[in-house]
Amino acid sequence: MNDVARAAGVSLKTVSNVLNDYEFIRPATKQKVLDAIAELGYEANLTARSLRSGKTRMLGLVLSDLSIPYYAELASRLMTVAGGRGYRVLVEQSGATAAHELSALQGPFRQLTDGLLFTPLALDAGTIAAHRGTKPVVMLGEHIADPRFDLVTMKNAEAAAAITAHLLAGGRRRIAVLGAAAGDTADSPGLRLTGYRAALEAAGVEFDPALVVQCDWRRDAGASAVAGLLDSGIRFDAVFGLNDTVALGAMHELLIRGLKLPDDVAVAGFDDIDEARFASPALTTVSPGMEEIAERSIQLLIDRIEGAETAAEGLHVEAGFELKVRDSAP
Amino acid sequence: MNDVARAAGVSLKTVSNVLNDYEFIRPATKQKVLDAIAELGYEANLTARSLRSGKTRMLGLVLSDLSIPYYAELASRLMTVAGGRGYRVLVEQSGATAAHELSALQGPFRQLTDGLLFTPLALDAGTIAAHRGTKPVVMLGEHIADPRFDLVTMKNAEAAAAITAHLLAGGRRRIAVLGAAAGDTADSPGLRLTGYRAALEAAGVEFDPALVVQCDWRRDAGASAVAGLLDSGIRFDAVFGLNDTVALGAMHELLIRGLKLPDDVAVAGFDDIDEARFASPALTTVSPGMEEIAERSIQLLIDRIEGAETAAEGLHVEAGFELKVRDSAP
DNA sequence: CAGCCATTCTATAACGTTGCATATCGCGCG
DNA sequence: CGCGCGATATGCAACGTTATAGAATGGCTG
Repeated sequence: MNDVARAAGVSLKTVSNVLNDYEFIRPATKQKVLDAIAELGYEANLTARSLRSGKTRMLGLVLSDLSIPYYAELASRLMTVAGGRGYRVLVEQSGATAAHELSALQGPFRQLTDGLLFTPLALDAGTIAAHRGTKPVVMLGEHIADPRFDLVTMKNAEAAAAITAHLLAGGRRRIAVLGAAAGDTADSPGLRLTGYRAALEAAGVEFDPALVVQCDWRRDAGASAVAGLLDSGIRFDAVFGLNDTVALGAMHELLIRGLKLPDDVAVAGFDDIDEARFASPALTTVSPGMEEIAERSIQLLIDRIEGAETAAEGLHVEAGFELKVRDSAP
Repeated sequence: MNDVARAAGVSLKTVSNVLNDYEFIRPATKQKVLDAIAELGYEANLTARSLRSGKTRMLGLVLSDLSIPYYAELASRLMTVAGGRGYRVLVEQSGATAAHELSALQGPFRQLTDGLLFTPLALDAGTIAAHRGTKPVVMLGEHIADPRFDLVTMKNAEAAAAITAHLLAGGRRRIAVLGAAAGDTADSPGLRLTGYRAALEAAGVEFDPALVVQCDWRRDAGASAVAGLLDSGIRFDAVFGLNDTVALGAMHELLIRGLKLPDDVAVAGFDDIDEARFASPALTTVSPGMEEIAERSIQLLIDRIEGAETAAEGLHVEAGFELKVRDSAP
C-alpha cells in the first residue's frame, strides 16, 4: 500500500480511503490511486485488514457432515448467496456430537468468522445460550426453537401434512412413516410426524403407532425399516420417508421384494434432493424451499453482523414449501 | 496476551514462546503461563498470528460445485484429514468456468490460504503455471497431467479397464459407454475411455464408436443418452457410465423402458458414491480410493507448505482402486 | 578463577491495515 | 474582508502477535 501511495503521489491513508469508498475524495485523486493500484497489481492484505477492523468477512457454517446430500446442497447455495454479498463461508463438520458443536460455537473457529449459521443437533438451547458469545448466530433447522435465537427453518409440519394429504387423496389409508418414534413431537422428525398425524385426523383416518418406524435418516436404514415392516406382516399401502434418503432406501427394498410402485405401495419423501427426481420411479416429495432458506438466513445473519435495524428478540423465519408429485405417488 | 503475561509474572514473549512450544522454557515457568491462560480463558488471536507469521493454517479447495456428490464426499474427507493435521479447509466453487478458476488461483481467496488443492476443469496447464503464484498447489483430478505440478489422482484407465473386463467376463460384448466422445484420450472421460478400449482389445472385441455417447456427467444426461441409444436402435447388452451419476440416470431410463437389469442390460458405473450401493439394483462400480486421495493430497500439500524435503519436480500420486461388484452387473 | 557455552528469558520492532483526530483549502455570507 | 463550514487529504497510533537479537543466569572446562 505504501508503494501505491508513493506511485499515486498521495498519503497511505488516502489509498486506504479509496479502497474503503470514503465519501470525500476528488474523482481525479481516486483515479490516480486506482491507476497506481492497477499498475502495481496491488491487492489489499486481508489479514491485516481483519486484524485492524475486527471483521473477517467470513461466515461460519456448522453442520454435521458435508457428505450428506441435503447439507452439501445447502452449503453450496449458502456459499453462492454469501459470495454475492461479499462474504465467504467456512464450513465446520460437527458429526452431530455435542463436543464438536460446542467447540465450533466457542473455539478458534468462531474467531475466524463474523457470524455463525448453526445447525445444532446435539446441544440444547440452554447450553447454546450460555456459550453463544457476542457475535451473531442464526440457527438452521428444527432442533432449537427458542425465542432467544434467530432461526430460519422450513414448514415441517405443514409440508408433512400436505404430502400426507396427497397420499390420502390418492386413496391410501395405511401410510407407514419412516424416521421417527411414535411419540416424537420435537425436532424435524417430531414436527413432520405431527404434520402427518394432523393430516390423518383431518381425513378421519385413525393413527396407528405400528406404522411408525424409528430409523436413522440414511438409505440403508430406510431399507431396513421397510424390510422390518414387511417381515412383521404389518399391512401398509404407502410409505412416507421423513426425508428423501430414507424414502429412496425404502423404495429400493420394496422393489427388491418385487412390489409394484406405486400400485402396491406409494412412496413419498421430504427434501426434494436432486436424486429424488431421477429415482426410478421418480420420488414424490416436498421441496422445503432451500433457496429461500439460504437467502433468508444469509440475509438475516449479515443484517445482524452489520448492525442493521432488526428485532432485538430472535427472529423466526419459515420458508415456504412446494409439493412435487411424481410417479412414486401420483 | 498482555494480561496473561502479567498474571504469570513473565514477559509477553515468554507467553508467546509457551504457545509456540519453544524449546528452552523451564517447566515451572511453562506451568505458570498455562495456569494463567486457563484462569483467564485466554485464546490466541488467529488473525494477529496470521499477520505476523504470514501463515493462515487454512488450505484452499477449489472445485466446480459442492453439491455434486463426489465433490461433497471428497470435501468432507479432506476437511477431516486436514483437521487432524491442524489445518482448516476453505472451499471455493468455480462452476467449472475459467474466470472463476483463475480468480481462485490468484485472487483474495489465495491470500487466505497457505496452499491450494485445485481441481481445474477449464484452465490449461500453461495458464495455471503462469498464475500459480508462490504458494504450493496440488492438483486433483485428471485435467492436468504436467510434470510441473504436483498431482494426486486415481488410476482412471486401469480401473475402467478392470470394470470393462468384468463386463466382458460376464459375457457382454456390446458395451455402451456414456460420458465421453469416441475420440477422447485426455481428462477423466478420455482416460476412462482409453481403459475401456484397452480391455476390449485385450479380449479381442472390436471397438464400435457408435456405442460411445457423449453427455454431461449428470443423472438426466445419462438418462437421455441411453434413451437416444434405444431410440436409434443400436444394440447393446451393457452400459458403462463413466461416473455413477450417469450410470444411475441410465439405469433409471432402462427400467422405465421395461428392460430387466441385469438380464437384458448390465450397468456399471465409476466412483462408488454412497448412492450406488443403495440403488435398485445396486450399482456395480469401481471405488477410486477417495480416502487415499484425501490423505495423500493433504499430506503432500502440507509437506510442501511446511517445507519438508520433497522432490523439486511435480510429484504424481495415483491412488489404488477397488472393483465393487453388485447386482446391476454381477 | 576466568572464559565459554547452553539454557532461559526479555525488549523492541515489525506485519499491513484502519479509526481518530486534525490539517488544509476554497467558497459563500455577513 | 474575515469567519465559518463543507470538502478533501493526511499523520499517528493501534489491532495482537511473532522474529530478531540480545541479556541474564549458571555450570563446566581448562
